[in-house]
Amino acid sequence: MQRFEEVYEVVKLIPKGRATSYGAIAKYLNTGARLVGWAMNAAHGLLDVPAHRVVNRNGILTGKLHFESPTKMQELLEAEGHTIKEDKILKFKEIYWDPVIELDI
DNA sequence: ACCATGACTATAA
DNA sequence: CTTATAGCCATGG
Repeated sequence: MQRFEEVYEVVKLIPKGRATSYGAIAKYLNTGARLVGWAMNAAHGLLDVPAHRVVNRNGILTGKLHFESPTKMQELLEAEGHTIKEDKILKFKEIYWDPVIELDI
């Protein structure tokens, strides 16, 4: 459980209009990427965790099916200024937010 | 302790 | 594009 807390903290720190990947968070916490996704699943609606800002390394909304509705995640991202095409964030590299760099351990 | 599972990632074919 | 393999780590049976 302690790991989840850290994951939540990092996700909450993601600036609006930015997004990161499971792997980046995993690296920052020095853990596995799958655990991050697992944490998101556990955080599902329980906390104020902007899970929509966390996508896979390609900027694809792999976890959209876990939201209230399959389109909710995309809508939230578009509402923050992102452009979604075929379930993936365009110019993902430009809005990418890496905790390892931004928070600089 | 072992095995299966998963919102992942990397590499290979 | 799809599969397969392997590594990753917490949780549950």
